Amino acid sequence: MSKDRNRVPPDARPRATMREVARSAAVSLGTVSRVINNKQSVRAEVRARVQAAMANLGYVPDAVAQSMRTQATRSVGCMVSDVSNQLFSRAVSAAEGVLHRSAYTMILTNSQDSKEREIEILSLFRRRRVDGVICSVSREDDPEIVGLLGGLGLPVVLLERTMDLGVDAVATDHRSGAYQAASYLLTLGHRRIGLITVSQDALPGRERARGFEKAHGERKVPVDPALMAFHGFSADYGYRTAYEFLTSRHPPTALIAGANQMVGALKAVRALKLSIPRDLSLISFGDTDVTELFSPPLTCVRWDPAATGQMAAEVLLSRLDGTARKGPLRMALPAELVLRQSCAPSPG
Amino acid sequence: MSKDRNRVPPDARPRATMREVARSAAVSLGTVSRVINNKQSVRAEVRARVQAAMANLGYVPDAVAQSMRTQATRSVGCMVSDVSNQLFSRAVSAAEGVLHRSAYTMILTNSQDSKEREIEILSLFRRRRVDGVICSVSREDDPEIVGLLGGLGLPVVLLERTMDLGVDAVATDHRSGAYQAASYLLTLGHRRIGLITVSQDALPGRERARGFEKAHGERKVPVDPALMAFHGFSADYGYRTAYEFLTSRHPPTALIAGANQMVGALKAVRALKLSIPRDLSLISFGDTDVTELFSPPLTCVRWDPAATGQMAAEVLLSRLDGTARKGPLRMALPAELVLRQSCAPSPG
DNA sequence: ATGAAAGCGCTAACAG
DNA sequence: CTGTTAGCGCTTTCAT
Repeated sequence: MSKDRNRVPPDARPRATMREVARSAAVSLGTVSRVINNKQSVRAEVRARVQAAMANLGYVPDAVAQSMRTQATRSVGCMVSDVSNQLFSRAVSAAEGVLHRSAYTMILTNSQDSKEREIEILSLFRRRRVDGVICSVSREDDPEIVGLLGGLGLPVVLLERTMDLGVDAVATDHRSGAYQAASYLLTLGHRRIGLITVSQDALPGRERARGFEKAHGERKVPVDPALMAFHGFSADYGYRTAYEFLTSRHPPTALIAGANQMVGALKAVRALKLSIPRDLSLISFGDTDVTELFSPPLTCVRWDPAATGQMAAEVLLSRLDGTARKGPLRMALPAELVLRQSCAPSPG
Repeated sequence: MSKDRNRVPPDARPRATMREVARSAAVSLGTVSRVINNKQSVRAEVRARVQAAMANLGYVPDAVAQSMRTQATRSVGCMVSDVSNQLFSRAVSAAEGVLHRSAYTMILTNSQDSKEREIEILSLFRRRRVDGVICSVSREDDPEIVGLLGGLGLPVVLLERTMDLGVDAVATDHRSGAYQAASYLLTLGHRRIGLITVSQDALPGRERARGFEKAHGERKVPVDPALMAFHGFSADYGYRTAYEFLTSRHPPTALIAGANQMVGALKAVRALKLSIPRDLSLISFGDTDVTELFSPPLTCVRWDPAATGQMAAEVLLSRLDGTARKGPLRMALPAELVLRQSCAPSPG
């Protein structure tokens, strides 16, 4: 009893139902439903009476009951590894905005890139009967995850991922970004360029490696695998890796790193008292406050995370309302190289 | 017809219901329900049979129907001004983690600090029958918002906000943070300190102003209202305000600014070619990559946004399961001053 | 320990 | 144009 006090204020009357509205307005259930859903013909006078009754009773439609009846929840499941990542929070925020405008609700989950959690979350989406899913899985080739996504039997839009599943995907053109960055450094004469980026199990890491290799290939500059690091997302990983690179026997003269990892790399640079760009040229994947405010300001590959989220939501909505074109969509958003002051010709 | 192809894969059988499980296991609906909910006594043999049938049919409980029946949705509405704000994304992420562990789902919404959207979102939460709400409203004293929150008739936890509504609140001790920052600068001999922070309509802005004033009061140093700016959250506002302060007739010798606004302030500092800390001492509210990596590293007031989110979720859960103590909880999390190299004795 | 039956609040035929 | 009715899939008495 007393426990309930804190859960429901004492003055909380049970919410009004359609039935009460109908009685109060002296009409039938069906008519109330028609008014709620702006359906067909209801005489203006009756409509007004019903609306008055609703206002009077403080009636609010029960979305649960509506979903129960219509089999649609107007909710979208969103799964990312962690919203506290700038990259994701901007995409998620933009996606939420788009969905909200179309009266869809977003269920947000963090997978922490754990397969176990991903499986659990996908099953959660299923239990909750979400109408669609926007997600960024940790590994694109995991058969269990692929199976679960496909088994959902509803529209799925991948964010910065792709899969051979006939599913829509929205991603940045990281290959082009990496290609531009590497080409620029090669043009400056650099021959040993370090690359610190994310796992090869997902599109951004793979595409960046491809673009990086392509730029080297075109100039017939060999890529040293020892200078490519793909095994961590964190600033801490960036620190350790950059430190190792820079203290190795054949250190790179330039470094390309993800914005997150760059934070760590910059600490390594500071710890080693290197001067940028004299001792080392630097390019960041992703433009952040840090890249802009560091001394010197960092040259970077810039793209728009919010645009990916917005696009993902729009693609999903187009599936949901059936206006999408037939096959799976694969959208690539551009990345550009922003020249600042962290790169110089190779000393060699 | 063909439109449906993209919505539901052709092989998507309608999902199995309890009824089919019951038939397949040759038991009644009630028994299946008992198995699903781990209820009371069901003979082990029967339980196994039912579980086998569920697995066999790929049965997944329908959360919508469960909510319909139990009147609980196990979902929590979360409203912040914008998740793409670091501050909020960390809190939201932590809150989601806690809720998820207790099998609650988070519905995420961005209000953009627009009253109109806030009203709409609160009514959305009501329609969706969320079991509880975590939110950070734009104005704590808006009677309409207060009324709506109270009228929800369910547990609400305010994030970095307070209200006279008998509602729980979790916030950082910004007053202490600002007090420490201002005291430190005053001790260094500064007599004109600029303060750039957020609106006085919400707790963080108000508390920071109080702490700032208290530090001055204790030392009988007058506060110049012209050096207090409360009207923007953005980096851009930080830039404009800092620029004005620093080019005014009586410029401050020190500046305290929110992390967001500090990004702009640093650009102003750069544009004016000021040397830190020689020409100006700087303290940031909030520790970010920028504060740490700027040259020189910035002294800052540090707190833990994730802890606020986690705490808010825990408080909400304790309400939801009735274990919370009677009155409204008001939790204050600590803020500490982190000394780095952006402050020096006042030249005066 | 299990079964039968009554709805939760709503929408969508179908009648009239 | 409006009323009646049959469930959506589940939980929960109440019997047995």
